[in-house]
Amino acid sequence: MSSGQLSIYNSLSGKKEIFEPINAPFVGLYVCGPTVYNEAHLGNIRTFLTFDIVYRYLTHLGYKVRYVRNITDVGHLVDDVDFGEDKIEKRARLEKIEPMEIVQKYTNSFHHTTQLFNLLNPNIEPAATGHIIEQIEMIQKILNNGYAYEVNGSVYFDVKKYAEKYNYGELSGRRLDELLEQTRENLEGGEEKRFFADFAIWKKASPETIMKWNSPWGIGVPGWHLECSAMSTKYLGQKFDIHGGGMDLKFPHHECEIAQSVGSEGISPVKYWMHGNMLTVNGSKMSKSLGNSFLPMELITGNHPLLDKGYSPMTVRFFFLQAQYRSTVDFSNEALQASEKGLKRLLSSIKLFDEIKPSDKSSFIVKEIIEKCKKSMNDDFNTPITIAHLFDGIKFINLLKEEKETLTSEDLSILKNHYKTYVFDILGLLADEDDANPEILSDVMEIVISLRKKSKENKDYATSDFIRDELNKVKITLKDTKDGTTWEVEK
RNA sequence: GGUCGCGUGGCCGAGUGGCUAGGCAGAGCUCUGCAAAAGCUUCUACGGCGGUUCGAAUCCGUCCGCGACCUCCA
Repeated sequence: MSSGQLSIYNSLSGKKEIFEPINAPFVGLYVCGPTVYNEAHLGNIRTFLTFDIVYRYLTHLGYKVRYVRNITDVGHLVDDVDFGEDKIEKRARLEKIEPMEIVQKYTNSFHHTTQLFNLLNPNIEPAATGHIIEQIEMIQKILNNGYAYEVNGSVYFDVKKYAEKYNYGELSGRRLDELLEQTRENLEGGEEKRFFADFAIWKKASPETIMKWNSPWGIGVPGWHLECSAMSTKYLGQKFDIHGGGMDLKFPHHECEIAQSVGSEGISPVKYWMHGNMLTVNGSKMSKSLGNSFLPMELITGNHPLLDKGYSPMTVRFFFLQAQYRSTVDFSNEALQASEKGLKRLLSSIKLFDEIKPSDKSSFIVKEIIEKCKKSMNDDFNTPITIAHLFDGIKFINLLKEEKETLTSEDLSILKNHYKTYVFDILGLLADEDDANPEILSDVMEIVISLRKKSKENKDYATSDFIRDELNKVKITLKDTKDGTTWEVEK
């Protein structure tokens, strides 16, 4: 069986394509990062997890990946571009602090969250405010090429002009003539735009605006879509391999990014566009406006009206990975509980490796499991299938422990290595979050367990049951196995 | 209204034109003084109606239901 080559579903073509880097072994990966005006919720985390897997797997395959994920700290407007207010400034006004304090506060919070979910840090994490010069230069290029116009201190991208030569809408499957039907209702008084689909790439700042910069067109702020184009070009070049983000960024954000890059550099910037699907709650997209979003801490503590109990970050990570990134995932207590148990089973089987005795021959073919995992990951990062294969293998691991299956020491170490690589390195799960029991407790438990063993040997079951019941009351569970008694603290 | 996607067993969630997804729950068994835990085994399925085909849950049409995007969104 061949595990084949990596193929990736490319949103641009709508098909799975064999992944061939532009300049192997180097791979450029750009992901649209958070806008740091409030806390990231679980839906945001799902998208970043998707690309965490992409980054981990590409690295596993031996590629030298440069992973760039930006921080949007300016230029993201609330409501309509022409009349809106910057999200960060709005939040700053609400919290009565400097915009850059908001940016710092929620950037810190975001980093804390990514650590919690074991998301690897990008190689470069550029901030929009640190790249104003690059953005101004890009605007200038677009103007020079005739794909933008200046009105009253603002600069707009000229979509109509662009569409004469290029295909605006190629990514999102939109057609300009269909968009045109909506023109009348969208063109209301006071518009500076010539055409409703035009978008601001530089926006004149009002006197009250705190974060603003000088430019050839006066004092203002860069447009939201522009930062990703400017920063991806700077760090990954005019054309790079993979650009990722949530499905909801496909239009207009990513469509505009293509237009800006083509309008300035003359080159379509991305070879493979990847879009992660939405996290839903009771069938609707998780969003703050619907009041159905979970913040990381609400999830962990279970302190949320829609949650029965708290779940660990690794349970959530595993839960997300049990669905393919291009499908929506519905968030529910039942599903989370199933994942919690499944993950526990997976991890406890991996722990058995150290207790398995090698044999002089192997009763099953280790390579088959390994090849299946490769094949499913190569199929557009299909983590649910990969996990299914890992569960199939767990059956063997458990039987090895019971000596109903056998492996040579060589095969055993290959299998063990495979599980460690896939579960910890590629899927990015963490073994134990609660291995923090103080040593003294272990020593005491050893004494208690030996006392109970003695009473059992004397058939003094009243005493042995008393010990077990009392321990239960303080949330310590005893488990009698063939090889003795183990214990664990209930979370 | 336009564009796109989805509808799978009690729940979650993959996939394929004919050959076991997997997890959780349920059932049986093993282990056990009892219990718990764990392990092994195992049942229930592809929204309705047409069509293509030797054969479709998988392809096509249609209907029903649901969702996302259409300048706030990961």
